[in-house]
Amino acid sequence: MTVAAAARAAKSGEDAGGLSEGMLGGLLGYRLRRAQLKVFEDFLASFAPLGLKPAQFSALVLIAANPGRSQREIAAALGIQRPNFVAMMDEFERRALARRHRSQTDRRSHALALTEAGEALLRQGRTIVAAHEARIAARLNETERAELMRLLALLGPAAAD
Amino acid sequence: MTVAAAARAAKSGEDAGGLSEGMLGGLLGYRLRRAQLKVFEDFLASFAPLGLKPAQFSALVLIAANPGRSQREIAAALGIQRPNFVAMMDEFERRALARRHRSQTDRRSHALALTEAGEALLRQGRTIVAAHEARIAARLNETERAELMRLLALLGPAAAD
DNA sequence: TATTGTTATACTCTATAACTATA
DNA sequence: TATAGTTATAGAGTATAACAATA
Repeated sequence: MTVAAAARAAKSGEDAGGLSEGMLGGLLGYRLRRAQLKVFEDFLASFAPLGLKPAQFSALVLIAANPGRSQREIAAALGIQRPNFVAMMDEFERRALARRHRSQTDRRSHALALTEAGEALLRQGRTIVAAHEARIAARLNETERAELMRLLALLGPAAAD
Repeated sequence: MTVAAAARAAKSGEDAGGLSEGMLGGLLGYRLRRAQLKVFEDFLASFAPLGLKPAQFSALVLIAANPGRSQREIAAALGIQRPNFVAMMDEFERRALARRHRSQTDRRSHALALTEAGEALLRQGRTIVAAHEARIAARLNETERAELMRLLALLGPAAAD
């Protein structure tokens, strides 16, 4: 569709197929969901060569930024249930991207750390994620991108007390 | 945590547990995902009394705004695979919220429409969703909310040609 | 031949209960 | 008693192939 047609459709609340969005277009939650699906789609394609999914990339970044932390701490920070993080760590160890070390102070917990291979993959990931971010924000200028980040941060985290 | 502590944590890239977010805090995709999880959480709690999940509410809104459209059309507009929309329509019919009518022009397709009960439930939904939206945007003023909607719309839909 | 709705199926994500070893 | 990691499992959500009816 042309830019003019898109503008007309947006104004009338219709999409490409001629369907009316009804009130959906005015809902933050709906727009958020649609935007997120689009972003994940691009992320998945971008990171397929590295064999990393969004949650795995987040986990590697977090382990790298917080070496020695436990599985519970990393999982909690990512909003992943502890049982579901076990399989992810298993795969990281299988691929030699991260290691579980027995904690010296509490033998129940595992001190996590990236391997050299993990650090190397993460360096590649940082390059790829930069291109990915540029692509998804292609229709935003730098001011708009910063403002979007700020507003999302206001929406996302728990309220300060 | 106090507002001052939160501000300090945000500046240093740390969360409530003292973990560094690393580069995650600077990624649109990450902020988008976290914000969306929070929004869905509130939506789920808000709509539990109506027995509606986000995808179901979206479907009811879309059917109401586009009566007579086919399952393929509604599903495509929502980004749902056609096979997966069958079970949703089955439940709508079981709960007498929507009906499948044989199309007069193409006997393969179903013309969808809400029942009176469906319209009534949707009216309740509109009230609830308004309160929900107000809650999730509580820390945004009206200008900020409008700007967030605009920026998300730029992110979400396919590029105009 | 192509399309609509459907069935069957599989794969991923997510959530919970319960076990073990440590504390 | 409580906690960290783990196992097992169950429920959503999502994706594809193939079939019957119809175009």
